[in-house]
Amino acid sequence: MQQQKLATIEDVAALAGVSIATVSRAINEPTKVAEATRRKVTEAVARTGYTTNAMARSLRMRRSNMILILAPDVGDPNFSNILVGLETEASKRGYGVLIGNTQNDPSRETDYLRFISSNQADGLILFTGHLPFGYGQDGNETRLPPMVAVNEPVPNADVPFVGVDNFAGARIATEHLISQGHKRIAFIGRAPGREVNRLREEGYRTALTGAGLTVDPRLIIDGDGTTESGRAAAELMFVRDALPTAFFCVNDATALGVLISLSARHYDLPRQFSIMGFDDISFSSFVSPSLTTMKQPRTRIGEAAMDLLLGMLAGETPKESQILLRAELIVRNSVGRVG
Amino acid sequence: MQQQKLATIEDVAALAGVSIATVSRAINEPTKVAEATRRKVTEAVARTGYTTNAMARSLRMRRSNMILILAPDVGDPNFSNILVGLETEASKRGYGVLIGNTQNDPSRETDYLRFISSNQADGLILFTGHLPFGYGQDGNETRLPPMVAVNEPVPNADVPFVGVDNFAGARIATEHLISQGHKRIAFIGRAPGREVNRLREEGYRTALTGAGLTVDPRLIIDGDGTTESGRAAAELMFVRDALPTAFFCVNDATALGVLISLSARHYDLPRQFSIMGFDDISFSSFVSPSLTTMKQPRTRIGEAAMDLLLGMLAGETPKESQILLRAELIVRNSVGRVG
DNA sequence: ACCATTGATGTAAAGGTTTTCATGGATTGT
DNA sequence: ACAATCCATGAAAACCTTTACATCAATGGT
Repeated sequence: MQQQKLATIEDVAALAGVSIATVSRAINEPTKVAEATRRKVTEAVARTGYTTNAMARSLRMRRSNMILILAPDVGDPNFSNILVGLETEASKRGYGVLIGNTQNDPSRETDYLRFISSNQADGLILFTGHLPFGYGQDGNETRLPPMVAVNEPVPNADVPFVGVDNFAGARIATEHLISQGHKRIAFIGRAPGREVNRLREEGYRTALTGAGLTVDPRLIIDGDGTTESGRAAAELMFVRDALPTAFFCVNDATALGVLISLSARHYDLPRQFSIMGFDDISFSSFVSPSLTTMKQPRTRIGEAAMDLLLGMLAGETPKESQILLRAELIVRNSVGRVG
Repeated sequence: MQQQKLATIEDVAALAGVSIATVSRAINEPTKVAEATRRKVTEAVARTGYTTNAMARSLRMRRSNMILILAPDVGDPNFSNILVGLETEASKRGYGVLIGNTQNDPSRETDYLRFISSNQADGLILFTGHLPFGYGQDGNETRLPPMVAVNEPVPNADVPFVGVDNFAGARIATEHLISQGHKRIAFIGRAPGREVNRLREEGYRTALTGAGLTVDPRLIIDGDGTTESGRAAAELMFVRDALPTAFFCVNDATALGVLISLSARHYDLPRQFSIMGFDDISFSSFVSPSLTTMKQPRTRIGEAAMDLLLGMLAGETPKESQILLRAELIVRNSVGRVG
């Protein structure tokens, strides 16, 4: 096979006429070695095509320069965009990223712990919203590696979180609707049990109150964030005959449901109703009318999370327990002026 | 920190009252060790919480049980769905996956080679459509690890490929249009230089010929697979006044462009024109009318590719130079009966 | 001219496995 | 009853680094 033996540090040492310790130093701490020998070593490295064996290195140094990313669904577009940021930052700092798709299956979560317990990964990025199943068992808390949560915070655990500022984003979104003359604005997707939904509703309420508008409970509809829930919510409002001029939806999927419902009723959008989403998922620009929404800075979230984690790995203690990045208003065609 | 020393194989051996060799065997080749000692070892493992140090293991065995996935854009939804399959299969077989986002940057590609040359990965999955920059240089071909190409084949290199059967898929798609009574069917997205486009065009032609229809060159329009190219192609056909009853588009993005163009002209779809896509990307079910298309079996592609690679790693020689999986016809609302 | 300090290099240990080879006891066949 | 075989186990080498410590020469200060 291709197992043509690779050059080791000894080969380099022999060729350069120095000891292996010197070679190691020449590579890792160039200042600690004399100019002349450094050159000899560099040349020998080039000639042998030597690259340091990461396994031996990791074994000796007890760190792998690898980060494990645990996510419930790797296929989720939300995940993949954050992944770009995570990967970019890690790679820039000489780390590799390992991915683990848990599918919310406890046994798979436990399975991935071997990467940690076997020293194959130094740190953990959690997309799952909870500690991996199997941790914090049998009092052995000390085994927890440095971790950072992304996308969803981990409740009841001291895990720093990096994500979008849902409250501020929802507020900006609602204020945008208000600035377009809307006074009766619905909130679709209330779910007090879900942190994300709760914060977005809070931002919505704050914006209304701040503009001197009253919050009408009949305009706040429950929803679990799916397209279907958005459709159902819109239908419900027609049945109840308590109609807004604008729908602020907890996310784009919900907004799409509302849009489908209104289109089916042949309303002229955005003339008769405005729709505002949150997230800016991929199809938001393709639907008709294209969706005005709040864009999550996903790449930057990934970068910030990885930066935080690598800092912790280097011994820094995180200054904040969470880092919230601002969402950006993307104006498209689903919001119009009222009146 | 959490560096509370982990249990080693020696701790287990001491507790079980056997040698470390026996412990290793009890874990890795249970049949080679007596029933009684095996139980002692198992218990000692449980009590110490021992997990084998992957670094030491990899160092000794000269394999890491890691696969490196090199992709130009990790954020691409096409990638992430295949990734699910890759990851699932790898994990099932005890392998981990490492991801590398190259952004088509040669220096980044070269950079990731260190994972190979430093023994951090045993095999390579290529999404890039070409060998990583820096390989096959200086005649050192032997350094190439086992590789499998996915998504895009690697030209001029002996790399097995796993992907969708574009020819058969395009043929099925076209035959579906024919079955709905269409006789004047356009092909949007001709690009003979691109393998994917060429094969899909070929499938289209074969279906027409097979049904006794003539191929009208005026109905075959160039395009690079972008939404804009689809829009432009449709406009061009109106200008030329050589109109089909159905548009078979090289991919969904192109189909979307056609759909936008026709919608803007206020045609009633699919009554006046039918549109067929290829790929089944995420928004295809959301546009109006929702897109009839060929679905790529992405998860299965990932699984098949990983299965092939792991087989090669185990010493098998791949039987075929490529594995083509069938695309599945997804009937939605953009194709209607003619007449 | 001598001692103390600095700076560059080398020696050897440690990191935790897997696996070859040797050893000794038990089993089998005649 | 004895030789031949087999089976379970142990000792030790090998995998390739990094780094604490030792060594030795050169430099600088008095």
